Amino acid sequence: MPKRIGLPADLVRNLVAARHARQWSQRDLAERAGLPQAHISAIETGKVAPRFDTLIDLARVLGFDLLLVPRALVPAVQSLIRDSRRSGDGEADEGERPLYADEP
Amino acid sequence: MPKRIGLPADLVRNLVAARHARQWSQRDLAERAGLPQAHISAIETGKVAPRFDTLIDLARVLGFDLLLVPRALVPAVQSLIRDSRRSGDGEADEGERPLYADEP
DNA sequence: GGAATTGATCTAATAAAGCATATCAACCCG
DNA sequence: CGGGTTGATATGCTTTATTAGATCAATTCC
Repeated sequence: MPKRIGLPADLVRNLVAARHARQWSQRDLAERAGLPQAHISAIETGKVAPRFDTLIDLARVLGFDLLLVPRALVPAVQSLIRDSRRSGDGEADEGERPLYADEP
Repeated sequence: MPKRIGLPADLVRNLVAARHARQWSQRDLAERAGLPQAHISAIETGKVAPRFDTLIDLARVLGFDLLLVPRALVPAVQSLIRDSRRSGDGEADEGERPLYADEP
């Protein structure tokens, strides 16, 4: 067990998954988010607890947002996300990439 | 315009609103979250960009969670929260207080 | 084999959060 | 008026994120 002082494991997993889905290396992400690659690595391996605004930057370039949701609604929101991942591809909602794409 | 270096304004508004809904003073919240009152004030006035884990602590004692949601789904999630605020009071979901209560 | 990429690690320095504590103006209430 | 509460602010100090830069093992590709 490596020592985790940083973000919750599942949150990190989602971030890493999103990065992989875009086929970005840590250096790619670092450049777009304006952070050093070493810092990305530290965050993804749970060695630091980043500032909230740092995390916002990361999430933003990956097409995410950080939302404050009432605990009672968490399951609902999670399944909403899960569902949209399954079938909701042809959204053309904003100027953002589909995400969740495994194969291009 | 005071200088905001901290959290997004709407997120702060939600935190403050939640605290007010519970009728908690900054000192009440500080005690429960294990933070100094001065720090709560600094966060709520946007003078600091708290660490992620600090924000998690705050959100937790206020009955919230921080979720990473795809940008395309943000409006849906927000309206989901808004709707449940209107009619969804008698949930008795978990061991948590109803929240969003204006008058006791 | 050699070049290039990827992710982790190190050093060293700076900036900023975090903590403890105290103070202060504004307010309400008896 | 005097006392209590609330939120903002100040100081001094410790801890930690953040940065720039380089390096390194493992992997992939030619």
